[in-house]
Amino acid sequence: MGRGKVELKRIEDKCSSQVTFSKRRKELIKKARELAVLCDVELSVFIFSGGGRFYEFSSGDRNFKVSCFQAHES
Amino acid sequence: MGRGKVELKRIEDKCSSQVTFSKRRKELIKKARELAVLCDVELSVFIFSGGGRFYEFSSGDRNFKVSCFQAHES
DNA sequence: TCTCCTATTTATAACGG
DNA sequence: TCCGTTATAAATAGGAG
Repeated sequence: MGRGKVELKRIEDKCSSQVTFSKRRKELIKKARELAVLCDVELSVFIFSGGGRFYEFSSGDRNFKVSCFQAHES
Repeated sequence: MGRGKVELKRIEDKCSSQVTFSKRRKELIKKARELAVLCDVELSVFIFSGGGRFYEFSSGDRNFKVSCFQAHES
């Protein structure tokens, strides 16, 4: 979308990647929230950024407790 | 988007809700996949539909093992 | 539930600040 | 990082099959 067509490959440029991540992360969570509200479903989105930051969105009347384990190559 | 502006409230009509859920769920996961690829981040999306169905998307070089517990009102 | 269609709304890339 | 702007790409509501 936007000024150019997006190519589905890793954005090498750190700065561009950061900007895109910030924008798309926000919109993904917005879409998730919309889906939850519109269709009355419960959902969770977990995002683990390379910098070690963690972003989460969870909907639901009941609380979801989600434990995440990163299984390093076994 | 589309022919009418979307109103952010629960879609009461079962049929419309189902159709919207199907379309938006698909696109949400597509967006999630794009974000993961473009920005090289790991993420997971879990969707629990009212009908008891479960939809999931997880990215990542490492495998994420996610255990989900639904905590009924405690 | 899926596909196809299309008018319309939204998202967003690229930029400046 | 956030906030705007703008041209363009993409999503999607509503309908038909």
